[in-house]
Amino acid sequence: MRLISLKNHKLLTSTAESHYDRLLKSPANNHSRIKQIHSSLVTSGLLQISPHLTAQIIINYSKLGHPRSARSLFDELVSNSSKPGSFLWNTMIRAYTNNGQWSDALALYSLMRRSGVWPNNYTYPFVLKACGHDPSAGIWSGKTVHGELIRNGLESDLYVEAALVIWYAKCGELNDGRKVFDGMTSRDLVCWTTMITAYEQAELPRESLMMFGFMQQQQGILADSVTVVSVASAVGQLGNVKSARSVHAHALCCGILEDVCGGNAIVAMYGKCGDVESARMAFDRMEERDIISWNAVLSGFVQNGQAREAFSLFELMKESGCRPNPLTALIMLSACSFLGSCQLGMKIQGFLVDNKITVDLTLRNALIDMYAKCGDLETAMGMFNDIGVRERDVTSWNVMIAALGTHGRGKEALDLYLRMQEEGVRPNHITFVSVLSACSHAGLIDEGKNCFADMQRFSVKQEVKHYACMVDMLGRAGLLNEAFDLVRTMPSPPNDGVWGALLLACRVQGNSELGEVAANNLFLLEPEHPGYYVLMSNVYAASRKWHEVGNLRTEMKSRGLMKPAAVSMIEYRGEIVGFQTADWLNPFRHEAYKKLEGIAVEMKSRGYFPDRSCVLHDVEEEDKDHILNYHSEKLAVAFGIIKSEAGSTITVMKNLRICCDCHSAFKLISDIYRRRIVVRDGNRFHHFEAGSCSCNDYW
DNA sequence: GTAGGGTTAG
Repeated sequence: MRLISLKNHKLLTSTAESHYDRLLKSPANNHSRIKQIHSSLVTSGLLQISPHLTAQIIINYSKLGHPRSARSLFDELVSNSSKPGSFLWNTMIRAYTNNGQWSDALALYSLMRRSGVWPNNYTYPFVLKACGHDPSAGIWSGKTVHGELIRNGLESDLYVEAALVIWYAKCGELNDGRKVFDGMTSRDLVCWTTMITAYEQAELPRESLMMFGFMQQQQGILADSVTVVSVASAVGQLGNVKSARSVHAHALCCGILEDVCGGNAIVAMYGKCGDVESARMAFDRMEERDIISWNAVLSGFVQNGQAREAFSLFELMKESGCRPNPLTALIMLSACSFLGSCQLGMKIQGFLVDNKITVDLTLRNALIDMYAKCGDLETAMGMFNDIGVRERDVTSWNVMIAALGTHGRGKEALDLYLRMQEEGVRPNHITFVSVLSACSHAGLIDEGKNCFADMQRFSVKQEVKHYACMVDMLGRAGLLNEAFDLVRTMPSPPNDGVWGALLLACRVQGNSELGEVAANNLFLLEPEHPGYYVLMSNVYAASRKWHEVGNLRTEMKSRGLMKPAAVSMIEYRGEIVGFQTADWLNPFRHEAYKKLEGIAVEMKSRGYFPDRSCVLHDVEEEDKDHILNYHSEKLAVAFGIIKSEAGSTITVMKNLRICCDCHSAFKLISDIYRRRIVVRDGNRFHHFEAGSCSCNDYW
């Protein structure tokens, strides 16, 4: 009799267990439903006898983002001295890692060890993942874990090994990761993807693509969407359109584009490779789009200088019902910066408010940056001052220092640099780029040298980009030899930025011998970059070496390189109007040309002579005047004068540097026509007013 | 009875 009842009891229990198991696995569960099930399991006493159901509750809490509820249940078990086995510890550690609570996961693991519970092959993948993500966990933590799992004889478990590979890669020990990978007896798709991703994240795209090719050809393993996402990202780093197409083709045959993540990766890849048309096509063909898809295609357009197209896409995005997020706002603000349009920037700012998108510090910093880049330094400064001194982060200071620097207000930039230190904010590598280039723009050589020396005091590494700032600063100040010495003695090999700065200085200083040295290095490093050929031919032209100019032109032609066209943009009635020389499609060209003729007459009557030295063609002097008079920036300014009143400000954005004749002309024009003229060129801002320029002719 | 690899941005 007693035997039967016990049997019945067991039967009942197992029926109840499977009933609850089914309930707990329902996809429709929410937090309150799980709490209900949890409490009825406690009252029925089932929870205490079923580790399986306990695990299910923990997993559910974790999935719903409530690892704390899971932990209190877990703690109860421990205090009831029911001694949960490794299985439940693993489940709880997993709950933490799945919610990104890396340090909690590691703390629990350490408690597990102290409680004398033995970790197993299921434990280590979670623990290693947490080691790789938790910034407070040093390299030793993972190495300790590695040693420990070897002692436990788990070093040849597929899952543990894959976790080790990704952990080594995360902390920069890629070679050790590769050793683990090479030592594996079998590798599945996930292991290969791990290694491919490891190379991609270490910014070694070639190695990543090699592994991808090897996996497919030698091992015959088919990629899935996760693999393709990593490979697409590697191709994006490489920026090679051909590879992009082959990855795209691969994604097409595997049906990976039906996956939103896969599609997003392809769109982003094309954007980074500079092929916006393909990015747009891949985007249009996606079956399903999320906010990441929109951000990817938008930033592709902005990064490739198609900011206007980005704005029409942004309108489409809103119509489609996809709600922009703070990242979308950042992308659109950089589009405003590119166009130099404060009006569009204000629209984006209004959009944020209307849609209750929280304007956090990151966005406030981005707004400051946008206003400064659109020429409205006063608004930028006002916003910077509105952020409480305690609230400002290092980016706030960096953005404002860079803004003052590009507007030529070097002393104020240096002042902010000192103030940030007084406020206890530590300058970082970006601060020094901003402050050094601020010194460079303002010709503050001694101050710049002091800042460069400060870097060691703040233990900020002097990187190649900082050397480029120094070379620019010294070279443009006429200290070409000192600049060249720095190039020769710098600790790492100079890159195109450094040689480019030197070449530019040679043009300003008219030194064609040193210019050749810089240019030859540039032609080796960046043979397909048209800007450097143009710059060197400018150096030759300034010394009237027309033969050499001709040779460079032939070289460019044979490589199929084109000199980028100069475009100047100005805002008119909320639209951006672009001016180019010989642009027959511009509806405003007639009035602009006509006005320019009038301006030329007016200037001549004031005794102005065109500065022919900056026309770099071998042509007759009178033709030079003609070329000079119709530069894109002059057309834009003439148009600005027609459409504005005396006493107002005209703002023009140019993609290339302003020429010296336009610079002298604008000083006079600002006086004759009583306009403030703000010109943003490829390098900095010039504020012309009452006959002089804010740069004091140092540029 | 439990596991592993990931996308946008700067």
